[in-house]
Amino acid sequence: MTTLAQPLIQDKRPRGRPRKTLDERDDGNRRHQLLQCAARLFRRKGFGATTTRDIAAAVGMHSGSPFYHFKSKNDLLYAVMEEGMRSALERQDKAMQANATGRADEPMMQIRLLMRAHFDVLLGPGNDFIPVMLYESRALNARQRSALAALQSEYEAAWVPVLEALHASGRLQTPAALARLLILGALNWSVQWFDRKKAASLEDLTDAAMTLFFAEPA
Amino acid sequence: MTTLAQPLIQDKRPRGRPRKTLDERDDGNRRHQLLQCAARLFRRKGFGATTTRDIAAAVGMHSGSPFYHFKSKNDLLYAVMEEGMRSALERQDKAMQANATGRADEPMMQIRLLMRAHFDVLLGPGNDFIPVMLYESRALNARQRSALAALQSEYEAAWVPVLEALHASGRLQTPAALARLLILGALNWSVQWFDRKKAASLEDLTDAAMTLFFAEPA
DNA sequence: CCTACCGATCGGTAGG
DNA sequence: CCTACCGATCGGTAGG
Repeated sequence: MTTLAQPLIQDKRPRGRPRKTLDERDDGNRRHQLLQCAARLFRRKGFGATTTRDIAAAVGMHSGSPFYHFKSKNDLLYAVMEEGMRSALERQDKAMQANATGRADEPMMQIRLLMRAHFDVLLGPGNDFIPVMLYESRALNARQRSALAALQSEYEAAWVPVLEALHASGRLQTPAALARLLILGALNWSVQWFDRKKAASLEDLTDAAMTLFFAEPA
Repeated sequence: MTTLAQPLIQDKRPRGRPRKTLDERDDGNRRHQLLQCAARLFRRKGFGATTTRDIAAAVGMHSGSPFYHFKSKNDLLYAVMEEGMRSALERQDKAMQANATGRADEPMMQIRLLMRAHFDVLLGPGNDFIPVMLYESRALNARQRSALAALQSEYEAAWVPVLEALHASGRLQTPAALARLLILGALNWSVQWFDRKKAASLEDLTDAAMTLFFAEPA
């Protein structure tokens, strides 16, 4: 029973799965499908327990094909995290710009917008990218890790002046740096328990967090 | 080059590693060493990326020997988490009993003791068990998951009446259930950034958290 | 707990 | 992006 003794077609290809429909035929579309499916699987099963075959099957490819788009499984993981951070930064920027016409200089308003945007990033529909980033960073190599850290610093940089203003005004008694770690932690943990079907809205969640940290929803 | 063509001793055994020193020879001691090393490796590399061979080598066993102590790699993971929860419950109980002679009925004192004990559980030296539990629960099967959930509920049960008392007195404006999730999240996240070599003491950390949530260290 | 091993699977690749 | 495949590794086991 050597491998040479199997000249006929092996039934290893995923059958019955529609491929090459109109909206899939495009260019980098397949790459993004891989990212999306990888994110979902990495989140549900963990990076180590997800095989590249799982991911290939999820988008209707054969087992070797993901490596046409990504050099390695590890590169795919990093791409998921990078994509997550880029869209998080975009959403955060948008939230702060929308505020520019309103009470832009009120720290309580700003911190609320930051928290609300962060809940969006963490819990918005189809957002598996950031949860993967939060729980699978160990699997990155040194170069990937520092590249990701730069994006994370950029993201958290928006929080710093706001928290410092709140601290200076006495509204926040904890030092800004420590407060940022504790507050972001409280929010990040919500990916573990928040249930979009049962729990309150993200707006309610933001109210609750504002009240907990600043004694009023602002 | 079949496997039968290698009659001589294969150099696959870990050499130069001291085995059977005096304090290792005992009974269930080896089992606990496996737990300890597994916890450290699971935390550093993740469950999926840790091999049973890694663990065996870390305690000076050969590759098949961990399975004498644990039925499967998965059982080993669960044992790590269970051990973590049992010691966490023990530490929490001890903290609350020590308080019984003091201002036992003051919620602000009680929540402080709970938070301080929790930081011990999360960040105390050699405590890799709970961090593993926090980040690798996905790998558990349904039965293991529900068994662990029971222990976690028991642990969190101590927080409920305290937070409810604080809410009733107006000291905590967020509903108790939501406050518990947010506060435990803020604390749990500290395993990601706390550095025993650089950061403040656990006592200082507790002060900061108390101030953030309740506007005074109590 | 070691010896010696296996079946299965996995990440990855050459060539088209 | 598929075909066809490989080398390496991994969890696990029988027998002692």
